[in-house]
Amino acid sequence: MPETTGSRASMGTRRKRTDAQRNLESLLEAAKAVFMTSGVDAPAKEITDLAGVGVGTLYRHFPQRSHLIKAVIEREIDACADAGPALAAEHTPATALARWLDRLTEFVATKRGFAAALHSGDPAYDGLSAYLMEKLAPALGSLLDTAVAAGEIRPEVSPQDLLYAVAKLCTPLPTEEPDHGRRMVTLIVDGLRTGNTSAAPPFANPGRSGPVADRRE
Amino acid sequence: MPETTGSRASMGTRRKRTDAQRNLESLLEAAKAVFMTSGVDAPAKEITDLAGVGVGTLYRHFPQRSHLIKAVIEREIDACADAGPALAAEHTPATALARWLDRLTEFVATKRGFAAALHSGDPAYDGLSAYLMEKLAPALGSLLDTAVAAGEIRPEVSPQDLLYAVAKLCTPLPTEEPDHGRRMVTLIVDGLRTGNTSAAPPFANPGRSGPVADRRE
DNA sequence: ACTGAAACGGAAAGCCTTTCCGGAATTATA
DNA sequence: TATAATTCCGGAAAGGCTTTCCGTTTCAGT
Repeated sequence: MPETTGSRASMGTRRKRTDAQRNLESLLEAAKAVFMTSGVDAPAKEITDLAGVGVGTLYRHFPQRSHLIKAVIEREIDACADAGPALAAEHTPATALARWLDRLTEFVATKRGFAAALHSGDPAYDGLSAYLMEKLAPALGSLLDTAVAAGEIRPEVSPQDLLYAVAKLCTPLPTEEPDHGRRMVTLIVDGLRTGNTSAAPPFANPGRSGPVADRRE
Repeated sequence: MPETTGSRASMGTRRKRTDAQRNLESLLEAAKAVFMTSGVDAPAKEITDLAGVGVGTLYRHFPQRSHLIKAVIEREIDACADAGPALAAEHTPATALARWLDRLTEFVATKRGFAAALHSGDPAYDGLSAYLMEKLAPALGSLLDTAVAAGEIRPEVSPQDLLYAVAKLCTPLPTEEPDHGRRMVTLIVDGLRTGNTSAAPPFANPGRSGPVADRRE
């Protein structure tokens, strides 16, 4: 047959084998599941077994464990970013925003092992934080813009600041109750709603509020 | 009546062997050093070699690695708490407070592996956060009280809130420049100084630590 | 000094990770 | 469809680190 192509970009490049692609998919899926149940330090075999592949396959795709972890996290970040449009289509702008932040909160708060990885100082994770910002800021920005345009949300917060605040607030300190983060975020969102005229814009300035003293005694 | 002293608190209890005590000390010392240079995942042998003991000794004292890590952290916390009085003796109250927070900041910020451990979700570290509060809150409280009594610091912040704020602010996000935390803390302290009348009490607003419920008063 | 208990050290066992390569599976070509 | 050229797979084997185990050593108390 005539050159089915030439399409393969000049030549010499083959299409990636479909089984390889499939296996990689399986691995990411399995890793996500295992990380959830057994933590990011779970034995590799547990992952390969669940994925139905040999260990060799895992190590060919991800020579270091950090690569796998990174890939899984990036995947979740992508999923989070991609969730934006669907929410925007199904809800009013302000609600869509709230729902999306809910999803983000859950992501940050539940992935304890991931938070640990991020804080490990391992250079392997260096790009991750930036990746998160790059991917999520536009998604959040779009939701914010829509909500602002609809007059449902005040305009004074940037996507970056909001992301940053959510990330820090939701990173769980072992001691505090689990949904502390969620409550904080809800509070922010409510504060942003235009109906609410009571308080100063949150995070714009540290507005006063009650006496903090509370030296318990 | 093979009895005897009864001296050792009723009986049956022997004094802990001094070599054991010494070895334990060596291990903690060595672990601290090794964790610093090679991270908390450094091979056990590196630690035992530095401490001059056999591996068996390490595992007898700390059956799990997390036990060792926990012990080292608690030790550092103690050291931090103990540093209070000395600082108070050598500086004016406000300066002593600033210096102490400096020390705390450094502790939190430099111990990346420790932060990761804390966020790992491993139940082994469950008590640590509480331990930190218990030990450090009184130390900080004393410094605060002194400074307040001297009229050098405003009275409206509780040790708990301040500790909590420092801990969260200094836990480094990989992306931000390293001394971001330090700057934030400096800012807080400056804000607390009585000379400074410009701003509202910092961190009065969003951060509150515990169950914020208590709205009654 | 003597004795029994406590603690030691390091060899050995066990588990994981990581490498390696013969063979199977897939794509491209005819 | 058949064949050749690649790519990818799987799991055995190697290497390393952790954890156990037990004979020996050291210490507290008489």
